[in-house]
Amino acid sequence: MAEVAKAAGVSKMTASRVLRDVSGFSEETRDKVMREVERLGYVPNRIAAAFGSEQTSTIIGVSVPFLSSAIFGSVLDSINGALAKFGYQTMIGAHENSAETEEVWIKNILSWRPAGLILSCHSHSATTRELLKAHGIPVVEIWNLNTSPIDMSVGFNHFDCGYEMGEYMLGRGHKRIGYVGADAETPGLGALRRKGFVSALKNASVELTSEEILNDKSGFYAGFYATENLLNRSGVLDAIYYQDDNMAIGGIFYCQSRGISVPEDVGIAGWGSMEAASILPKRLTTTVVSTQALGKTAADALIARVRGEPQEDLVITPTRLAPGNTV
Amino acid sequence: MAEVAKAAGVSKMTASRVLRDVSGFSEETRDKVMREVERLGYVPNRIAAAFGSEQTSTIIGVSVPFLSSAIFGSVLDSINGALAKFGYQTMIGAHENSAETEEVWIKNILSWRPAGLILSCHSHSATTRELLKAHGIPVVEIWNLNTSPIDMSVGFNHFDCGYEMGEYMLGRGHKRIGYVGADAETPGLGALRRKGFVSALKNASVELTSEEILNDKSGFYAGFYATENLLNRSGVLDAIYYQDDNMAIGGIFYCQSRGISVPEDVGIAGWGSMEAASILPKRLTTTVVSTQALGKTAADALIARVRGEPQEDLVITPTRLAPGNTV
DNA sequence: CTGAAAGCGCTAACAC
DNA sequence: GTGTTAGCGCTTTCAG
Repeated sequence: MAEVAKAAGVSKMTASRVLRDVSGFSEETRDKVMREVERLGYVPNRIAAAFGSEQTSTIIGVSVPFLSSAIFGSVLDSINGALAKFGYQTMIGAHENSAETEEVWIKNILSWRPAGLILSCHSHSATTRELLKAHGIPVVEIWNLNTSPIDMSVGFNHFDCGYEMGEYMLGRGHKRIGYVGADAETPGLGALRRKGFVSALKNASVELTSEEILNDKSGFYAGFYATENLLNRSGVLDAIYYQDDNMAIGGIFYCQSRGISVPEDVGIAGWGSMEAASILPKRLTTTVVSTQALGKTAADALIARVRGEPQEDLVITPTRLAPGNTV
Repeated sequence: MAEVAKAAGVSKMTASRVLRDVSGFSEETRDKVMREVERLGYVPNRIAAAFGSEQTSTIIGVSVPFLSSAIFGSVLDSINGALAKFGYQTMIGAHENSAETEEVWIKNILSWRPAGLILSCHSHSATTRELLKAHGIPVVEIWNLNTSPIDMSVGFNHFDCGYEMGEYMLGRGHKRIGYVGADAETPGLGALRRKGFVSALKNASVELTSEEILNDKSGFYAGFYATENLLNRSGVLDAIYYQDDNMAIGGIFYCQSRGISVPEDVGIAGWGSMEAASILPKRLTTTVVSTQALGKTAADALIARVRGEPQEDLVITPTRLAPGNTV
């Protein structure tokens, strides 16, 4: 920068002001400086800038369970897009639904003096919560709405999603109802939907007839396989609620392969309005969620807090039960 | 750090050495320092460290077309895991198959003085290439093997994948062959597979009978829809090669919905060994690729170069045509 | 509107 | 094995 300043015949300070576009220079000065920046191919040093300003960097840490999931990918995409637009950089982490992994990552990321953090899924260790609260850094917890957040929370109400689907199934006259899930060892928010679902049944004095929760990760084949186990074990069921659409699709395929009609023999419902459902011959009954909206809302909330603008602590991202032809 | 050093009764320098675990201190000193680090809850400042060391930071920039794709997500996951293990942080970017978007991102990320970059998909602007070469920063181009890389390249040979599938289809006796793709406006590597495929046909004096390349992004429904267009337009085809498995699955569903038998009436093949294919009643003929291997190889290559260890410039990640029952 | 001086927290280089 | 000195490239503060 010193070179640029000298070439432009101004002080480093003036060059700095021009480059950051803060007030305090004339049009003429700007032109001179910008010309030299171009000519010399000056690349600013954000490390030095972050260091010199002694506040925080423009880094935002974003942590998701896995990067290899289309649905979290979509959230990440919209977060990253929104942050980039405001000049922030995204540093990512994958915590694999482990609070310890998350804690290690947070300690690490904090050493970069990030402007804020976006964390997904609710299971923080006690140390993590204390650390972040003490640090006072803006934090948005996403995916699930956490009603007692470290700082802010933007998310879906997973319990209600499950509850609503429970009521819907009951309303369709189903009594023998099963549940299929995954990630038994590291439960994510699917477990909370299940809880809401079971709770709706309970309110109508209906017990979950049977359930199959795999240790594997959710996916098409997991749904296929779990459905096989479930039906072999429990015999005839009226309907099955799946952890998500991909598993439900696997279930539909299992039924198809065994000549079981959906929804005549067994009803099937999922969660998450995932893309794969678009090719099913029948429209899948599911809960529609907007991962794009979630990501953008979270990023906007974080930026607002970072800038000290007014911002609600809790924001629910709406979801909607979309009846299809499978249950 | 000064506080820690004072509390431990040593100089800042000694504390720094202990924290970085470089040689030059006794066991006793380490214990004293570490005790104070714990007690005071010292969080190191990596910004200052990166600045002070005046080399580069431990940031690695990783750019992919989209974050919302399961397949690139999986690559990212394995890159991020490998980098994290060596103490590097991942800063992400999504270039959406646009060389200009990539260029903007690169200029930005360079200002963080990253230790290296991983770029995916081959279309760099001239400015980008010059900038990176001049900068001398370690760069790995992934996804496609780029035989004249900026620095290094780790990837699949997409042309060969297509070529091999072309030969395979011809070997099965197919003559009237179609192609289905997506991303017409921003072609990715699917375009290169198509080229290899067409080239194999040409070598046997077979012309591509018909093709349908959508402007949309690839996906299940895109495959469904494109197949409808293609078959309506071209009439009977022996076989169709799809840009990827998800589109091929969409194609299979279209056929199923119209009573077209696969592979009796029309053969179908995809690319990428994507998870969704696992639930098809018949095994999809496809090219098996390991995104995990790709990511890990790329990350390892970059780290080797960053550390000045010997490292090949070009590494091909193997792929394998896996015959199924759909073509 | 512009400039000079000080300093951010750490590490490299060198001395002890 | 340990400490001292200098300085990284910016931004903040304050003075013109």
